[in-house]
Amino acid sequence: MRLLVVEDEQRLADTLADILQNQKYLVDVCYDGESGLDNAMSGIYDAIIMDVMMPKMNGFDVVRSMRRQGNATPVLMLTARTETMDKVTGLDCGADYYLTKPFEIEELLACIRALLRRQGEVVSEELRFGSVVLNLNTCTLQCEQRSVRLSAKEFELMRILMSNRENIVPKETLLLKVWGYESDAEDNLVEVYISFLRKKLDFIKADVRIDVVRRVGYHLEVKQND
Amino acid sequence: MRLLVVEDEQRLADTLADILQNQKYLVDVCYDGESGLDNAMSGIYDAIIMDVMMPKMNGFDVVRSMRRQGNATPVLMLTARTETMDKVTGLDCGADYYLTKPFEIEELLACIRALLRRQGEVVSEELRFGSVVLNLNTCTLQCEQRSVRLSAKEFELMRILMSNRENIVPKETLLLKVWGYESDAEDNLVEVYISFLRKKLDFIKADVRIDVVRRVGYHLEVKQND
DNA sequence: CCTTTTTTTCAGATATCTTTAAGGAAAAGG
DNA sequence: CCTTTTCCTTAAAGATATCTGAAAAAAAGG
Repeated sequence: MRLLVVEDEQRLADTLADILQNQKYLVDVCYDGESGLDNAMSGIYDAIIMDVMMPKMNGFDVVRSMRRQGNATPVLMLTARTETMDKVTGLDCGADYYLTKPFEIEELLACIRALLRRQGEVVSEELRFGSVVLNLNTCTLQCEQRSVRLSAKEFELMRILMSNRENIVPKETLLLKVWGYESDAEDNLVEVYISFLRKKLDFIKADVRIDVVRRVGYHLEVKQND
Repeated sequence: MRLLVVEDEQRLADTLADILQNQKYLVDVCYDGESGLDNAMSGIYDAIIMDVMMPKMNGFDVVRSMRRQGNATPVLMLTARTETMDKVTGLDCGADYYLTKPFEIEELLACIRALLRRQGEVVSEELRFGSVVLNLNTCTLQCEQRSVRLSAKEFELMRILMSNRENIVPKETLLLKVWGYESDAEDNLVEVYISFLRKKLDFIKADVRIDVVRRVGYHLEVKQND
């Protein structure tokens, strides 16, 4: 789950990033509107937390521009401005939630969960597919008998595959969402990690396999006969 | 756009309904949680505005029940309870927005617009002809019983044929569209791939065949008798 | 600083897809 | 009926994509 924080007050931005990382989100941070827009447009984020008042370009303009360019990533607007007109402007620009500072961290986290949930992303303790359970807290993959720990990258990859059920996930998407769009990782890296995951699925005797669709991507499938 | 208002305070409920109707929404009203749940489950609403404290069944329980039964209609929770824990509870129950009374009507309207905006996505794209379905995401050709995967070139060819329905597509057109301008591919390549496709259509027992029109091209046709 | 784990790179092996080529079948035209 | 043209099918060669083991590099954990 990858989030983008766009906030010019550096201390707040870093604190937020910290808290979110503790919740097992992957977090990128931008300190001004312009680079915020650039990052947002990459399309790899599951949600964006954005301040309104920022140098270069304010939050309203960023969201408006995103939407005009067809980007639909959920945006939570975070601001000290409590005027009703500000809220209306924010929401009508294309923001999905408007939260006024000061806010409690628990509330922010709940809002983020709500936004992610509406995206179709499941927000719960675990993901299931076939006989396989991916525990989101412990990063553990388990079947009836055995279980095995996943590394950070393995975990993210598996989470994306599992939350897409049997839908095919393009290799490019995996690369962007797991390694980020600034990374210069190559396709083969995805292949290597798919190979790691297959080995672990095998080890726990899962009834699920990762199937490849040439030139497109990967998806999960319940094995027919064991 | 059809909205449901669930609010036990009759005066407020009716006022809300009035205002919303002035915004050209179609509005239904319920005065308690139980009938609210019944109505919500009909699935005909584009969004629901719901109070928390109500007789018979509170708003939290209504939303929780809706979500558990698979209903995903966006819910805006409207309440006097300002405690952070209440907000967290509401959002985690499955509400999409939490607004505390008193609120300005403009803000409510903006929230509703935000909720409605984020609708109707995720359409599994496919083409149909006869009993055959070409899934554009998975590059898969399927009939009732079986399905088979197509390679990149097979897929492109089939996609063109299917989007032209029974119209004849010149062989030259296929060559250009699938293999491109620069390619020096020859007619025979098209023939070879048509042959591959026929074999796969056969394999899935399709009621569709690729018919040749000599010296012109190919087109799809539903078989008369099987 | 050293050990362990994780991430990344590389290269050969394998699998799948694409193209070529050749012989036969079917239609068209005389 | 014979010739020519067009199309069909198959086998095999050529081109690409993916898989995987091994090892280097980087990060995490004492």
